[in-house]
Amino acid sequence: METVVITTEPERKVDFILKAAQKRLGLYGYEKTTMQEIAADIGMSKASLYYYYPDKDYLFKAVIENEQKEFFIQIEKRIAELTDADTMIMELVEIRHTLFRKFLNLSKFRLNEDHKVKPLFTELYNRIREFETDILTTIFNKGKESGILQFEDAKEIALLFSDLLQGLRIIEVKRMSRLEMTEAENDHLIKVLRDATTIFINGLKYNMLLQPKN
Amino acid sequence: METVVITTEPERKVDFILKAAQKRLGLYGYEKTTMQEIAADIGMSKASLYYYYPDKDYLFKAVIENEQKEFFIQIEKRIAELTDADTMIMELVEIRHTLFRKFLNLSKFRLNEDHKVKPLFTELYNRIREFETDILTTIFNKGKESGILQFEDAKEIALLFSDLLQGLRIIEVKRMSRLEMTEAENDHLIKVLRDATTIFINGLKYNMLLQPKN
DNA sequence: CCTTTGACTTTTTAAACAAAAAAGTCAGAT
DNA sequence: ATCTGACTTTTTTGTTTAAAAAGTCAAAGG
Repeated sequence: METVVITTEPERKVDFILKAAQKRLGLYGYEKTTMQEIAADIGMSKASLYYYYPDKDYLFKAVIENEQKEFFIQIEKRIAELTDADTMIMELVEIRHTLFRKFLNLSKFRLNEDHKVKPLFTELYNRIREFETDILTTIFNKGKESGILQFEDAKEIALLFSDLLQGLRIIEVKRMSRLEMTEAENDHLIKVLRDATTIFINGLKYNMLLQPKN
Repeated sequence: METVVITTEPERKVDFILKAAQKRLGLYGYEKTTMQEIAADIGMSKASLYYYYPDKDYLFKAVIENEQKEFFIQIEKRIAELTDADTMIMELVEIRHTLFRKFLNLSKFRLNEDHKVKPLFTELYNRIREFETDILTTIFNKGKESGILQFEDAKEIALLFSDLLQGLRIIEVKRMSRLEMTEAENDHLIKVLRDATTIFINGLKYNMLLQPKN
């Protein structure tokens, strides 16, 4: 009985395609990338791509999920190394920022407009938000237990903080010179995010009464 | 010598047109309102409209500026009645909220998309932002002088806070069931704004070091 | 089998043109 | 000085056609 040594290793092939797609997506965005081109890049026929990925959306979703995974791993690893809530949150803000910078690039051509890309990015964003608020809730609760932070409902605060970050990001990106952000713009954005975070965290440190839910 | 008693009182006429335009704009938005319709509403020919207002943009700008003026007056009046920074800021947040709710209505059809309306609303938003940050800077400085709030640069804090409010608003509106917000959604939005404000102000109350400008 | 592909069909996007609607102008009436 | 009908110009909308890209599949090759 012989074992087949050289299986074509489907996983590898998939990753290969993924990488090519990732490159194109990062360079030109969803709409400006064709399946044909990706196939050509790796010397493969378009039909073969469809053997591995059922459609374009699915392929690009896979690309994006891949990036996400990286992000999640990085965050959790970094958080585990730290001890106090303050630093954890600030670290999350920083890492999150780099992820979004990458995504801004991905959707380079036409970000705001609601083309095909929208549902894709919406889904992506929702996933990130869910993950982010989970982590944040954990961190906030940790801060509460250690007596540093004070509030009623950690989940509520996490959602608020997450929206606040995303809101600031949107505002700042909108103000930008359009398509691609310069170093200066990036520096400014990260400064704004850090400042807001500092104030927010500080605001949770001492007695404070939020209005009750209505 | 006889005095002409019935002059047509041009100022009145202008206001008359303004009001009609305002109604249409509020009801259908910029693109879905034609000059023809406005003229018809007040039993006037379209050409006459052009006698008073050079073009459509100018007319609608006038409408919007009118609304703005109301807002500015209200804010300043209310601020003058109050004494401490906390309350002033919260009041500003509340009044600002009602203004934007009105505007949301104005741009009912297609808010995010960048059609003709965009430059109009951009200009409007910039004016409000300028006014708002001026007021905020004054208030923050007052808070600093009275020793309640602590920070380096009031203007910087004002800009940050203004962006933060606007960011939260955008995020929440985006999440909405689309076109027209329900009472529940409105309540939620105002709660989020209040909470964020409370935390933010509280975060400025005690020692805190922002990262230096880079 | 599992993978690959050429040749095909279907769907989407883009270009070009025509028609309709709205914006904007103006000479002449009141 | 104010107003309007009749006009021109510009924008929007709709239609048609062609091209490009998405997506399918039967058959071929290892």
